[in-house]
Amino acid sequence: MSNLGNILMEKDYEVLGRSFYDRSDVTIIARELLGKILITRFNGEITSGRIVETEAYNGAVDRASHAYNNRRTNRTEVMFGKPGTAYVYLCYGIHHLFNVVTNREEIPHAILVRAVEPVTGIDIMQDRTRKKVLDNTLTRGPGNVSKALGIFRYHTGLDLIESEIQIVDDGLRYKKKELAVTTRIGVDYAGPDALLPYRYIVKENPYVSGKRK
DNA sequence: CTGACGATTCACT
DNA sequence: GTGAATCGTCAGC
Repeated sequence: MSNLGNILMEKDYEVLGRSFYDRSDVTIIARELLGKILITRFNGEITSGRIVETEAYNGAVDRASHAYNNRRTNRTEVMFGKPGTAYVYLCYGIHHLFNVVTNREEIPHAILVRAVEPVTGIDIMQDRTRKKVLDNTLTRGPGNVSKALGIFRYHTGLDLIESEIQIVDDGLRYKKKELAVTTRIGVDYAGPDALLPYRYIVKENPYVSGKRK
């Protein structure tokens, strides 16, 4: 069930390559990210977590996306860049939310990582989040994910294949019945697009945020 | 330049 | 369940 305490050895996984991200259906990639491991290595501090909740943002045609209608600004520009790039932005003036850019250049698809299950460096994550009690909120919710893994707005634009932030495959595969799809959280402003089934979760995982249906 | 607001979280009632 | 925190971003003037 849980891999808490396991040490992640480099021989045990493969870094996801460009072709993983360079695909046209953002919802398929969002679903396939479940079970992959998000790793950060900042200043020799290694932390990682298994992705258990994601949301797809379908670019120009998705009212919930920052790039709706191909809106290009300083902030959204990275979404028009290479697949496999980090898009990190500040939300509510407090939270740094981490996204993965997908599809080819000029197509601004992105996937929000909303929750991970801690794998490596739990003590470091606890320090970063200043949580006195170690519980499921450590990496539950997109704000907490970034805080625990040490990801900030200035990391936007990093290449997830080469940089201090990587996503890897250690071979774990969830069964179909372990997964669920729901509407996205916090996108009521998107009108009809708020009803799209673009949120992917590992059903029974305690780190998944919000509703489970 | 200004004002409104957000892909959230947490403490409180 | 309600509301505050807190600031970069963006549209509009």
